[in-house]
Amino acid sequence: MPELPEVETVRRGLAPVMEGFIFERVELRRANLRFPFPDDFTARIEGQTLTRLGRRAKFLDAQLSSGERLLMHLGMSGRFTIDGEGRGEFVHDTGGIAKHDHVIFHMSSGHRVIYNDPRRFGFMELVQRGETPPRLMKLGPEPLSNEFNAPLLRAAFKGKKSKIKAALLDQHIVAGLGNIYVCEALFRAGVSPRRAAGRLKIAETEALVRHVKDVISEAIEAGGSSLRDFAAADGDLGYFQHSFDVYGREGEPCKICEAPLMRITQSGRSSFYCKACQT
DNA sequence: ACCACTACCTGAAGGC
DNA sequence: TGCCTTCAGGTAGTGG
Repeated sequence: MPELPEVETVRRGLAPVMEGFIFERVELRRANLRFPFPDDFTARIEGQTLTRLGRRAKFLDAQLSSGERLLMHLGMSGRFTIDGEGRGEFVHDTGGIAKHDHVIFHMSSGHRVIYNDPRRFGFMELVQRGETPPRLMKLGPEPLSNEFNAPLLRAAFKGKKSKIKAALLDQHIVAGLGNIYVCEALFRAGVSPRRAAGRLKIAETEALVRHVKDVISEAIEAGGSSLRDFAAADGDLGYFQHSFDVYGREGEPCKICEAPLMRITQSGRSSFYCKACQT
């Protein structure tokens, strides 16, 4: 699931029980997620205070008092839950440990922060003080930043033969979009996912930038409101339901023209769109 | 350099 | 009920 808005929602949900608190114990329940954990993974985290929980694109970025940073990516199926053994606002006492609970952070706030990931496409990585991992260095701008604007996108698309769908999913061009929000933004902008990125008109690129920003900020807002419900209910963060115009709606009528929505496969992923409204 | 494709892994859903 | 196929919100690595 997690695209930028979901990761931001997770960040906001975790911050109150993690920021300013000490990792009293880190429990690893297996040796790897997508990548192996380093041997000293728990030792480098335990005893440290998490001074700031940030986000870059789809990465959670936890600043530790040692100067190191803990980067966390949720992959496709990663999720966090908070289990505080009966105390506090975000608390849910499940007692036991569920299948695919791979990492458990025991925080000095009294909460357990549990990372669960059935498919294990997620990963966690420690970054030494002063270093920037290549993964982050190559990322494009945040979609909500001023740096992400029409001239930049136009420059990035210039001469590109690949499809606009693939280009928007490319984290080097703009970082944080995933399959859902790309489909939604293209629909709002009236641009077909099959267009070559390099052939968008200026006005289309401008519309795209505007709608990417809108779609992402609306989703963050929706996440915020669902956060209150979810967190109060069971501490499960990041999998809020949100209604989409085209994503997952193959065959349903387009909300604009009522033509049945299409699903095609592009670079191995589904694209949902309206053949009539998106040209 | 670019681009398309595959691999990674488990679970849910649908057809028969 | 079970067995089979397809699909899932992501990224990294490959080979053309």
